[in-house]
Amino acid sequence: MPEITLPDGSRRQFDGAVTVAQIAASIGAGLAKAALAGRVGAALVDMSYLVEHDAAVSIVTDKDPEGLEIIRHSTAHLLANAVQELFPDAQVTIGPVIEDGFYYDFAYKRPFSSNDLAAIEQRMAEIAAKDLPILRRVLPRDEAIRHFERIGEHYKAQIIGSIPAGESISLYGQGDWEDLCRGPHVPSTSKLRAFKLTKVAGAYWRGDSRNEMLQRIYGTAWASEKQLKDYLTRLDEAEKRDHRRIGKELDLFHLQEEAPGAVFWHPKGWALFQSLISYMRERQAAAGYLEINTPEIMDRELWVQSGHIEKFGENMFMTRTPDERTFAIKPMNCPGHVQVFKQGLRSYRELPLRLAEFGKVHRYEPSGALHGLMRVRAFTQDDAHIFCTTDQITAESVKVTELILSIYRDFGFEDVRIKFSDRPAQRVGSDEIWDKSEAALRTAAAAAGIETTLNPGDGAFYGPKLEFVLRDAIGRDWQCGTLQVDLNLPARLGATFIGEDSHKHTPVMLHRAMFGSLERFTGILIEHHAGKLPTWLSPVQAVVMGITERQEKYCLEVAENLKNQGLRVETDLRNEKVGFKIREHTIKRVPYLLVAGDREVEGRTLAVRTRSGKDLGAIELDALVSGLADEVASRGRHVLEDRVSQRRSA
RNA sequence: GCCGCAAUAGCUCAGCUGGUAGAGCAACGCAUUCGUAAUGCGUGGGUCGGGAGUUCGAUUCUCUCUUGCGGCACCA
Repeated sequence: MPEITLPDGSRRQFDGAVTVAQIAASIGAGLAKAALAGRVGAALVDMSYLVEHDAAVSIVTDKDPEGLEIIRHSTAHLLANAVQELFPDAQVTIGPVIEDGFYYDFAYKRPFSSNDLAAIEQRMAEIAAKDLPILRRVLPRDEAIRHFERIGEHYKAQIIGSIPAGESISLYGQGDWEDLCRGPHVPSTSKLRAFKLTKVAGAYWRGDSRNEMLQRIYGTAWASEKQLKDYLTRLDEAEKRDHRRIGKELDLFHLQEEAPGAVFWHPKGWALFQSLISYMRERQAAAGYLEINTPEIMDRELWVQSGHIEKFGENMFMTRTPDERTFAIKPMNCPGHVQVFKQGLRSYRELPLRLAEFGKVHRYEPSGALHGLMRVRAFTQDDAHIFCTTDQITAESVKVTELILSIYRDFGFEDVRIKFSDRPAQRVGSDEIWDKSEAALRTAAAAAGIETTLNPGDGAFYGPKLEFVLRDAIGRDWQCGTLQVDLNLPARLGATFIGEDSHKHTPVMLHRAMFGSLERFTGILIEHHAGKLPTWLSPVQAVVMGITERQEKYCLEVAENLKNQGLRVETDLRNEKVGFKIREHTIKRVPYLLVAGDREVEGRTLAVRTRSGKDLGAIELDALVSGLADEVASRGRHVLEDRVSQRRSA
């Protein structure tokens, strides 16, 4: 006589054990039709699940996030079903739900083509239309292994083999097709209505590059056609803000065959890059950092000492000189900074010593990893190393954390997540040292009042790290900043200071970067703003244009005036209609378009239009110059546009 | 590095089954002197990513290298 408690708190009595489907039907026919699964207590279950005891039950529909997940999971099964009908000797492996969709990995003698994809999608639609009930059955583990071996599904048998003996295994099937699965699933294939296969790719079995490569098919699935369409539109929008595309449109940079993974910065891109550096210089100087510069090429031996060769030798550029010495092109700045620290005798009175460098590093990244500005082989780090005593770790780490978060705020990134990565399998240093440095970093994170999520085994080879991940305008996460506590490298490289006790001690080294890679951060900014960079970062902050030749002199005078304020200004005196010029510079995302006609020359004003198409009307030259200068100096906290509209309404 | 796909004018792209290439935009020239997202007319521009092979003949077919793209793996 189970008593069922519904989400609204109401209770229902049933005479005997009852399925979720029956419960849904007892609430209403509409709900029964929309139902995809149930939640009994905390567990998600199928519609056919038999509730035998008192329980809290809710019905899951496609309005619930769990419902969408179940749809995606069932669509993955539908995909596997279709693939095996069309390619009977393809073996199934795994098919999980991912963000916005799902994938399924198959072992097959050849890769699937895009034609195959179309045929598979077609077959999926046919199976869905058959409205086949999805049924669950349970087998003991060993029997399940024998079953999958018998039907030639060796990967599935292997997966079950890693489940503890004695457990039961559930299988889900539709028609005469069946797959190992924990479930739950939608009750019937007709619930799967809005899906699309998106791409094929290779993927290693169990995610290990030593294993064979499987054929992965990606798809997306939604509760309705409309949601599917919206998703596809969203993909198009994301593509439009791709930094590689905008980089070309705005003439910021290029890449070419002769220098894979290395950027050719054009004047406009370099202006942006330089404004990031000047900004960071200013913030770091204020925070007590001293800027240095260290060699890009140093003897290989130094990298053996540091341990970089052992761990990353394969990924370092090496060069052999005519005198037969082998030099490494630096993949990191740390050993160089330690050399600066080591010059002369250091006293505890100098600590903490914060050495910063905009260091250009080269890493021979795997060819397949390269991606526009986001993953390159030559990049500039806003790197710094803080040499300090054990006692100073916490205070310094708190300062770094606060600085990073404050800097991200200046760029409009408020949503920052922080990950804590502890000791990796391949590392240098004893476990005692690792215990100490992990504890120190944990204490520091707590002192800074930040919440972290654990990223097990993801630390650097010399120490644990905090990773600062920021979320951009369209919800993508980017790891940028990092803070690492290192109790290993200073000793390996022989760094010491004289303590209060007049004895030599080994300093602690904190590694930190805020932008991480300047190249990458530039790419992130471009995508975050879809190219419409805030004025203080825009390569061209304003364009002065005349309507006819008569305003040429005035335009040049205005431009000169703005340039004297340190603004990046261009003139457009071409023999073109003003509409044409407006269009061109709007497409180039120039924040302010300053138009001078006879009226403006007469009144010493400018007609101001923003790139978003807003007409700010005529503004006096002096007011405009100071307004723009203020907008740039305040890094967008005072915006000319707002100020003008405020004054108008006042 | 691995799997797949791609590379044609400065850019975006077309070019069916082999017969040495075309559009739009851009560039250049001329006219136009114009008030907020494209003025008109004209002109020039290509070793069809590199190398090799098949063929009477290769942008097109085959092999190979390079680079890029989508994933996987990697990311100090």
